[in-house]
Amino acid sequence: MTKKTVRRPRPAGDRERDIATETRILEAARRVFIRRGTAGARMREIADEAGVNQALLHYYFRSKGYLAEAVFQQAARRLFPPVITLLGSEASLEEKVERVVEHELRVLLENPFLPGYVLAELNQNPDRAGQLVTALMGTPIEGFAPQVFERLSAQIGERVRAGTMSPISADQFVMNLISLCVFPFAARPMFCALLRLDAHGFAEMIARRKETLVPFFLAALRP
Amino acid sequence: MTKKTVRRPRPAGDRERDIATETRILEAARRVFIRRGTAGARMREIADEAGVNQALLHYYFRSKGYLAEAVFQQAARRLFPPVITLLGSEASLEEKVERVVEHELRVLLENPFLPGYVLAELNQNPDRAGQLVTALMGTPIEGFAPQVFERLSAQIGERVRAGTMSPISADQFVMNLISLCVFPFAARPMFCALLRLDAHGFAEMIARRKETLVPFFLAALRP
DNA sequence: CGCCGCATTAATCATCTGATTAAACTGGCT
DNA sequence: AGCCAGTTTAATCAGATGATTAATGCGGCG
Repeated sequence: MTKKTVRRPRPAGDRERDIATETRILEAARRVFIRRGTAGARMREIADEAGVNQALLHYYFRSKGYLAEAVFQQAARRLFPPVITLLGSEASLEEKVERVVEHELRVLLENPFLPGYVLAELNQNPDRAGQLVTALMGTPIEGFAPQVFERLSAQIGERVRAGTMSPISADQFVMNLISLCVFPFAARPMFCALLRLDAHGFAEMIARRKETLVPFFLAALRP
Repeated sequence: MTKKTVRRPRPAGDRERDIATETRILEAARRVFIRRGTAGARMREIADEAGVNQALLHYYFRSKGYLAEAVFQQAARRLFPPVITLLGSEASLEEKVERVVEHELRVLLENPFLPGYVLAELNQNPDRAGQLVTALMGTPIEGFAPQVFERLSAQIGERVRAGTMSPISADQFVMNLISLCVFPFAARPMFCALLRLDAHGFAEMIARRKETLVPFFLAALRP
């Protein structure tokens, strides 16, 4: 009745085929979970998409829950840590804005469906957000979030005292920056319908956005 | 085999109790669908939450699909049409910014989970976005979107020629404005974790945002 | 070769889930 | 009272779905 181990018993074989099928399953799972959402995804569809038997999913990943967790963490890892690191770096405010915009739009252009999937999952399991960030960053939120926001506050404060920037809280600064980068992808279907864009047209629009967003944001900060 | 009518056969009775239970079911469905997502919601949970038998859901709303559609359209109706109307109105650009921000933050503060739910559904059925907008606005997208963006373009062009605004496409204008308003709600669990806010703290943060967003946005438009 | 052990599959199970059915209830009307 | 129409319920069904099991494949190693 009680499971021997909470974690799945990792097979001992380390041959190429072994990890090859494991990653093939993971990639198929990623596609299906992103397409249907965790609740809407079916183990059979994942198995078909990976070209393997359904039981193999359970052989490598004990249950649908673990498989979903693996996919979700992998997806979230691509989204959050780089931005948090960039925002907490030694760079100047302007450099941070530039780098975050450049990085986010580039990564999201390669994975346009990531934000919709990750945000949907977080909305259905809001309490997991905290432990997710902890797992991704390797240290609890209290361990790095304060520093990041402290530093941002200090940088903003300098500029404000120098008269080169109008005051804004670090919270709102971050929220505005992330919103402008991520939301177009999260609401991609709506914008595509409203502006009558196909996948290619959307990508082009984002490419233009890459040029206009930094000036827009920096202009908003001027005193 | 073939269903008699595509639409459910609306019961003839128009007594209070009748529509009372119908709306009780709808409200329960709204809560459950928003909490779990359409795929994750269970008819039994909706019935329990409404305090009625499960068969009654099928009596009033033929199937889970129709019930989900009713909830989704009701939710989307609160989000999109007002903004589109505001953006296409006769008001000046500054008034539009003010009114959209004010309206969005007020409505979303009352329904903080709407964006997450609607965006998730749209991401899992991207093709429905177009027909949704059509259904909500009563006329196909081609019937109103061009006018809205034409007018915005014209308004922006005037300001640019007068030297009181730096150039920006109407597309990016709208995208930036909506992103700044809606994204904090769509990513609410993440921001709550990152800034260590509970529901109340989040509401306060949005209240502050109400004051800073309009100046921020208008500053970004200055030449 | 022939055994051993991981990898993979086909078949099946137990449960969940949306939907249906038939019966019971309710209130109005004659 | 007794019927009628709409409403509500208890019980059940059929299919879907996650998970398990027993058997087969297959490559290395002695």
